[in-house]
Amino acid sequence: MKIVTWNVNSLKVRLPQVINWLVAHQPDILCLQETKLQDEFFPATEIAALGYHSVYTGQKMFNGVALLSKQNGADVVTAIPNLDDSQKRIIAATYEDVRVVCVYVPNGESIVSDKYQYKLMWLDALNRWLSKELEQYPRLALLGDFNIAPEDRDVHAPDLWRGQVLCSESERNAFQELLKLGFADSFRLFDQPDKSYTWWDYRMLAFRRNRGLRIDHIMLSSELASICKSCMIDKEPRKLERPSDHTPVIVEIAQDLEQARSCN
DNA sequence: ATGGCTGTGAATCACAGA
Repeated sequence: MKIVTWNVNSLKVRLPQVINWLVAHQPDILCLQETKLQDEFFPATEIAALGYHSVYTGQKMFNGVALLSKQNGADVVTAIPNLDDSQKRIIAATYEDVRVVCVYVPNGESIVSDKYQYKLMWLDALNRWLSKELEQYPRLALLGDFNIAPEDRDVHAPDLWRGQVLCSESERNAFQELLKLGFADSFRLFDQPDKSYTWWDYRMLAFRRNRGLRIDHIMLSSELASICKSCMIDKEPRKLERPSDHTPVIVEIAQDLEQARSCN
């Protein structure tokens, strides 16, 4: 099973790229963030023409998340239960016995902003919800744009970013608290190239200079981590005309331990 | 060096992103 996360920064603008990517890579599930589309404008017909189901929750201008999948998902949820939040940042569904939770974590703006407090509150609510979800779904994948660079090695210039939003101690602690629930950061289950990032600023030739951050993640419950075959960042879409500022991140998961071992 | 780039919606500019 191939599962992917990609913050597309407007699905309206990026739809041709998403379609090309789907056709070329044939993921089982593609999680999208920042669709920036109200539900009535979601391009479900175009995506269905490729053989993909869509579930989505969006709003005008901001946020918006979606799950595109070869199989129809069950038990779709579009909000963190018991969290009063008008922003569309979460969608979850079950595919066979795998629960997939797609998140667009708040950016936070800066550590002195009200939006930073909202981010920390939101992450705490996510943690509390997922601690219960893990009991119900031992095979759980949590993926999306976390807007957190978990370690200095995930930052092109750690000293410049130290203490700043996306890298601050409280945000990194929140990330660690998710790991403590039993999740693994799938990217770090494998050897990876140095200076691997998933986001580069549009300005200052940041991509060409590889001045990026690794803020898009795929977290796997221990049961899924044990059968994870690979995790990689696909930088190719970032090289296209009018790219998203984020790249896709891809995991491959075996059906069972035996298959996982035979592939390693 | 608090700029710079992109997308949205409105109305030639403000806001958000990270």
